[in-house]
Amino acid sequence: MSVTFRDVKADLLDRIARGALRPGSLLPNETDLAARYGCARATVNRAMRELAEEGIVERRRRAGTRVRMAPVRQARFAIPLVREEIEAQGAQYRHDLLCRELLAAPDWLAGRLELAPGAEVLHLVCLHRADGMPYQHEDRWINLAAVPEARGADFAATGPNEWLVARLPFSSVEISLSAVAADRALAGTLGCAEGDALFRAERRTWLRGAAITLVRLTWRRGHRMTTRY
Amino acid sequence: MSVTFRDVKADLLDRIARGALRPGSLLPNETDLAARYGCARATVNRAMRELAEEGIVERRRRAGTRVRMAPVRQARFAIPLVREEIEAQGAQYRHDLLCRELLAAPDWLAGRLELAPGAEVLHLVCLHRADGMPYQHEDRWINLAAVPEARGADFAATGPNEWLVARLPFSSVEISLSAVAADRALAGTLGCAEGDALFRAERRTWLRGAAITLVRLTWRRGHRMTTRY
DNA sequence: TAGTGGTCTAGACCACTGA
DNA sequence: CAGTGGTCTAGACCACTAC
Repeated sequence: MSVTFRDVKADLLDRIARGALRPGSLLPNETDLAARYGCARATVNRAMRELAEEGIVERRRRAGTRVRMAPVRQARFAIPLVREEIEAQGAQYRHDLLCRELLAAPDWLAGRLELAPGAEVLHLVCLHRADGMPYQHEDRWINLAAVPEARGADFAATGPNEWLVARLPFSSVEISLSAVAADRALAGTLGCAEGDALFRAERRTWLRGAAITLVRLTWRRGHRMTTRY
Repeated sequence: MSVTFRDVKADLLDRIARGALRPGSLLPNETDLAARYGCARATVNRAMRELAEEGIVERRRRAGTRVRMAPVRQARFAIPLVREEIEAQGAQYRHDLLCRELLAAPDWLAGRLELAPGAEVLHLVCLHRADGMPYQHEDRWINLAAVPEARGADFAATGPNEWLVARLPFSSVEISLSAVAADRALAGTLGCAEGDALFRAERRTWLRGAAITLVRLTWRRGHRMTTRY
């Protein structure tokens, strides 16, 4: 059996974890490591490239590869469809369409999505339920110039998120996580007290430079977004 | 100039964005694509592998490569050191050590970190400031059995986070994001009202199976964690 | 300017798994 | 059981940049 890039990566990680390779120290170059491990340079390259992507080491041409002083802790969080998130918990999924209105984009929205003044948008509010209990509040604005088919879509049958995701590719996304205090409307819908701290994700999506949608997802009290690595 | 994996990746992404490759559709196999692009199969492989890592396509042996029905199931967030986060905003960093106590792990903590009953831990509370204003509250517990040197460390000079990160390699981390209501202590420290919604990250860290530390980072009101892709 | 990583190539073998 | 992706190899050229 030949030496795989996983072997190399695991060994390097182990050396780092055991302290044999300390933060800031220089690793041998790819050619030397390949010789030491008895594999091709490409194999070492892939191992080290992945370690660099994960923020464990830092690579620079000519300067070589070093163990990072402060490993860049970057976490990957899964952003599942609400339906899947709920069903994964073994609960029954259901959603209600609370609001559907066609209007000219308010100024704040036009600003956030770089829309022409007065652009027509579709505003949808949706409540996603787990076993009948409020789970997530979805407040969405769709740029109708970019997605004209949304005008006639039946969002009572399929939630706006799933509808968009199944229909449109994407090109660029921005996600912003924060904590918000429940206002009266949110509190009423999600069944919590006004002022309660709620977890929110705001997502803006573009397709080839044109804004498609802005959505604010607010989870019920106590929601956590977790990841391990 | 030869065809690079970036060229291939960009072209595939473009086809997906333009709708030529719709969600769920099957892409040609690597050999065919290599022929079409006039490059080696390894080049196509790298392009498609990266698209798969990014959640754009889904690859299965024998079944081939498909455009994902629900793209982008994951987002990467950077978890920088507070100091860097603050300095990146052009503000002056400073921190105060508010509490330092040595004690036996309370039950809830022993449970969370899988510690032996009565294990000795170091409890630290630290306030990180940006231009003098409260920015982030750090509430940390360190397992002294795993990190005995922490007993004598000067956390007034270097914050606990930076101290640990510079000294210890990593092996396993769990991060959990949530929204919490400010209790009296947090409100006082961060200079907000009691009950205000605050963004929190809780992180547990292990080194080769042994729990090192549990930390709760709570940001000042209005903090957002943002990522783009 | 020399040494490092970045990438491509052409060929090969293999593991997996869906038709 | 045949076709797909997964990976390794050996060699090559090149871009970048620290020295």
